Amino acid sequence: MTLKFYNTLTKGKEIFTPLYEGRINMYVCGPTVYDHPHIGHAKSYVSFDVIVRYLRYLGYNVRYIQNITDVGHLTDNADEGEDKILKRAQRDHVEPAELVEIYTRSYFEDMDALNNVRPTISPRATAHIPEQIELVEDLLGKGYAYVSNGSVYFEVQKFKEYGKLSGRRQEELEAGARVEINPEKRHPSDFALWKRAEPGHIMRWKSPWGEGFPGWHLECSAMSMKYLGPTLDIHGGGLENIFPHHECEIAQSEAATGKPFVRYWLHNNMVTVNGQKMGKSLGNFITLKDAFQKYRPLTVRFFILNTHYRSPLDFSNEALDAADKGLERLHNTIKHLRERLLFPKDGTTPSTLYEKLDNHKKAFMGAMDEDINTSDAIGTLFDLSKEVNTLLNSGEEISKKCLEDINAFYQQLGGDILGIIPKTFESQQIGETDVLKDVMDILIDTRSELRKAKQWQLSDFIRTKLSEIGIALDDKPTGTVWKKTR
RNA sequence: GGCGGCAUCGCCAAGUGGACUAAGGCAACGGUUUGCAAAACCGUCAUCCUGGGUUCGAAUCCCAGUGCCGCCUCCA
Repeated sequence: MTLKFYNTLTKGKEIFTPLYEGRINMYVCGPTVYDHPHIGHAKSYVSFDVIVRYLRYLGYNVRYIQNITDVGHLTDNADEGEDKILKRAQRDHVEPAELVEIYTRSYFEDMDALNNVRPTISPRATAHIPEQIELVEDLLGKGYAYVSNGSVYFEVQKFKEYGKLSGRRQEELEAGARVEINPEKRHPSDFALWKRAEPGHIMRWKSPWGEGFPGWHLECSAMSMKYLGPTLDIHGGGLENIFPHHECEIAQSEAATGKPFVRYWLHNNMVTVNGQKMGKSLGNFITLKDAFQKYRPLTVRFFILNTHYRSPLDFSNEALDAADKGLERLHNTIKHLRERLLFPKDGTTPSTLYEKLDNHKKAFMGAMDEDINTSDAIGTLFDLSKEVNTLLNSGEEISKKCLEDINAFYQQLGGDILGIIPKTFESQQIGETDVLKDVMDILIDTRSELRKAKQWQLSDFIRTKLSEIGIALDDKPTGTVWKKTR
């Protein structure tokens, strides 16, 4: 069993080996915090979260860095465009720092809800201005950059390998009609390392070239190398960042260090909504807070993982509904398992159990090893679920050890690695629902009496009415249980 | 204009040369169970966009066509 990743740099699957044994340096492009996170963020960060979880499960010590971009960058390398953070801050009459704080918190709130593990470090761009200036000075000193009217540009032609990630050649880029000619640049594809701040620009820092702010590719290079060293094992991000963002990161980093910047480039595909690209500038994005109104965060997570990270994901209510039901089925198995564990009895351990668990685990790991095929991996959990349900319904007493081992299996693969199985389910929690519980006990007892007396009309009436307010009754041989359905 | 990706059951989605007469989920249908339900289980349900080609063998490779999408401007 060997872990393989599809590497954008080599356009193929490669066996993964870390630079330093047992340790992995990983960086993922984080959000620009000027608005609430949307489902596109969810896909990206859930995908990389599972990669981190899996690497840790395999025993690696992973340092996982995800930046917080709290400097609004201009929309292109020229002087055109607007700064999203400044624009929002002005609109909402708040300090940029205030705005950024609001949305940084919002971001973590939603990522926590999705059950993503927090990055090891979440460095802020504004907290690393000196490092960024230092990198620019380094590049100037080595002749890869030039100062022009208070701004500093990277001279792309000096870096021969520019284009190796995105497959673009410099000659082709010249014709790129969409880049406006900026007279400050020697070449249209040169990109800004440092921008001169115009008089109205609030976010500005002192630099050797006057007051300004960093170019939008710079923070990732400066911060990743600060915390992870000159060569990263894994750099992740969205597909749309391959060019120009990641291409420029490579150029400025490798020009500065003379060493390979990233060994494995991983890119997740995009989210579409009803078949259409979802984008901030298109204004059709669905925020996670909206999505969570209708769907459980774990459903959103499960939905995302049901598709491979490099495949596009189309968000639709039908698909989410289907995912919700599927996840519910998986959860039911585990709920039943845990209910049984509350009152364990002496019983048998089926002779083939461990062989089966072992086979399922091999299938699961095999799927994960093939470039994190979560869809396939989830399939193996459903396969196991079928067998476990059969076992639980068999009417035989099952040993506590057996139940515990199956539970631990789900907890590891479905919980620790995929993060789609919670440690406890809501119905098993106590607290403010105590009164409801008492009322339900009374109702169920009453209904049981009715059923004993074969008063079907009344007992069905209770069940129907409860169903209408979102409480499902389930008459099992051992008694009636209830659960909330929404 | 340049670069790249995708097209698999009613829907979602794995599979990228032989164990595929194609995983898994949702829906549907038949059955078991149930007072009736629910849940669960068993069973049924695809030859892989079209046309060529390579190969002993292709969903999987190549060519052409059709359709959809992404990047080339901030975006996960």
